[in-house]
Amino acid sequence: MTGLLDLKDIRLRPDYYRKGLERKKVDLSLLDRLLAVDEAWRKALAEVEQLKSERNRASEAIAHLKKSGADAASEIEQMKEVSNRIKVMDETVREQDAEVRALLLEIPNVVHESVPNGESEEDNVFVRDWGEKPRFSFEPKPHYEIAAALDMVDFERGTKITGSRFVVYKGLGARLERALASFMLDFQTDQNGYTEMFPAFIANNESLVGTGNLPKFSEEMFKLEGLPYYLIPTAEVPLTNYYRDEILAAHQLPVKFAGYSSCFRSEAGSAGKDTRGLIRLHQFQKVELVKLVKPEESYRELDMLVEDCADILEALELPYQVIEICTGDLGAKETKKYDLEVWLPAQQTYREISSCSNFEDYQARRANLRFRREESAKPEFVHTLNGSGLAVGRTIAAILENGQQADGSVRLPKALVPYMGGLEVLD
RNA sequence: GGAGUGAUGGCCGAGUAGGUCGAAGGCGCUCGCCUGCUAAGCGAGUAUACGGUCAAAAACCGUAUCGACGGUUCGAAUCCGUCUCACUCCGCCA
Repeated sequence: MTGLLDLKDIRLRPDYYRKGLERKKVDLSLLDRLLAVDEAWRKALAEVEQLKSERNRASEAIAHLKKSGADAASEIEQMKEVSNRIKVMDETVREQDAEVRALLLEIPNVVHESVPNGESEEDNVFVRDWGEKPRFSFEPKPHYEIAAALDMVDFERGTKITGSRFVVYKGLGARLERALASFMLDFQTDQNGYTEMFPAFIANNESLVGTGNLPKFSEEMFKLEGLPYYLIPTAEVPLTNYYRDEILAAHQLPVKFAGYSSCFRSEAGSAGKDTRGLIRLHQFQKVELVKLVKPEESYRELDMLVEDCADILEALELPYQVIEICTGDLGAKETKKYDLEVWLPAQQTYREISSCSNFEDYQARRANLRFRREESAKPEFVHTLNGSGLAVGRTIAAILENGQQADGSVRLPKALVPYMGGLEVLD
């Protein structure tokens, strides 16, 4: 029973987990149920293993008897009964084991001690900001009006071809999408030392369990009909699962992957939210950064990850702020998380454009993702982290809104000009 | 999609008329010896998970694991069924 939360540790110090989950406002009955079933399971297991031991000894004896030509009929008759009991008990043990596993998969990760307490996103903590918010001599337009006016994004036809929350990038819009992806990948590989990856956009059940998207969050994804496959909600899934069920050598760490992909989200439960524009779509593109690191380094790596993502915003001259997510707003999988929020002038607000998280060994246990400090050392679980560097659609929105000019044209960030074939202004 | 072959420990590779097989042998690796360097040589060791004993570690006991799941049997790496994956050939396709 590998993977998942550390069952032995939960047994040993249930209060630590109780507290860690309590701060996340999680239902604690799962934990109580887990402890109860675990105890019953261990009891039944001991019993059936005792019977099996008996059976093994008897089988050996029978083999000896037969070899020496003696009659073993009565022994065989006796063992028939034992064998039947084993069969029945095995079933019980299997069921209990399955329930323990299921519970372990359902229980969220605990919170890191440094995370600020809070009830909701209202209580997230401001960390720092960067950049000058642009001042306009006119009323700044929302990005979707600018995009439509410049014929860069076709919202109506996106809906016609597929449905709501789908768009078609067109002309300079399509070019900009491609330019941003290239720029971000070049930057993260050249400046920040990531290895470029291009994953499949479909992942299987095991991979989604590995990252923690299953079993709890299946409704947030698109499932392929009749297949155990899902469209990936983020490249985090394939990239984190790249080394699933493998043992890495210490010198391979930290693993740093930068992967560009489309991301597919059902957005169940967000009806009516951000219905216009590029902010919330069923499909968007993103460059995702994933790190596999030694446990003792994961919080330092998280800080560096935030900087790696912030680098892109600064290179694109986009004002942003960093906030730390409080306990009440933290997702099920993370122990600690920072959001990068970009300034959107039309809404007069910061919007999330990147999310950087440490999962400690939560995903590593689920994905059985380990490393060895020495060649002969016991394998240990790595810590996994990821962050968006960045979401392309929201970056386009930010570029359009922050760079807009009175005549309806948009000034492009200098870093992007080479990627746009020398173009400095969209008009 | 059709036809065929295969899946054993870190790797290679034995093992199918079911019975002390967790699994021969080799390689690799670790430790020791030897050799005034290196190589070669000699000896020993070398899977994992779970449960239990223990305050705990070590150690020990037990169970499971020969692609996965299920079946037959007192007993399965070995027999049967289903599935997955890999490779070869044909077809199709970007």
